[in-house]
Amino acid sequence: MPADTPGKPRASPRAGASAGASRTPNQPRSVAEHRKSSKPVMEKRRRARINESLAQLQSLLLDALRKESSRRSKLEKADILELTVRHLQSLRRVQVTAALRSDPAILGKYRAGFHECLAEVNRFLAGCEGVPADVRSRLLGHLAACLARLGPARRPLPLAPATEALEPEIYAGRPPPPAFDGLCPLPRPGAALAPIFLPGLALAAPGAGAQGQGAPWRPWLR
DNA sequence: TCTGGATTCTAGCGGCTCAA
DNA sequence: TTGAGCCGCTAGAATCCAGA
Repeated sequence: MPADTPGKPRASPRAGASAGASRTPNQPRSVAEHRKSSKPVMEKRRRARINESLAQLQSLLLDALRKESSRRSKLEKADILELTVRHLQSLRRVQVTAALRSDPAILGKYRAGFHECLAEVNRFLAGCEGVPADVRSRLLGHLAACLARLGPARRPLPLAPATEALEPEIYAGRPPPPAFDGLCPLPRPGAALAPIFLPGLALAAPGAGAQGQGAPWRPWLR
């Protein structure tokens, strides 16, 4: 039930200004009144759309996961959303695995693109005044560590002069890289931030267009 | 089986943002 | 300026579930 009791309407600065004015029965309703009366309907439709889509999502999920509807009488909305996220993540991994299988060079392209991005960040920071040196160093070190988790390059990549100093850290006995699954290799156990999704990675057609055949794959251009 | 607390869902509302 | 849409708050209804 609404928070308001019928006899005690909540004050509304905008609606109160005009709706409070007296009008004769034949006068058209004021804009504020019309708005006030139509809003609950709009909100109702909106909630209906949400629920309808959630219901469709649930049936699609149960179908995709081969789960009997009767196995669990009702999935909560939060469950539906969680299962959707997991299912999409698993689909993404399957796609990336297939892409890597069909074109093993794609990881190298991604790594080269990441490397170029790192160098560009370094160039940009070098031209930025007011960025503390330790902040710059930490940021570049973090990006370099991310690059390292992708695994070593098959052949040494040419480094921009300013990034050469980072290279020892890149290859300095880092733990094995996580599975390359189209997600930025940033997340650590317990990390609060969600992994950054790299759209279109799995869909990158080998050798297609300017980004094929050895060209570095640049996530930021997609 | 009943009951009471916990959890989840639903709906109305005000306030805010943003595009037209 | 205005209308549409989104979001958070609130409170009642519905459902679940453990314990008596």
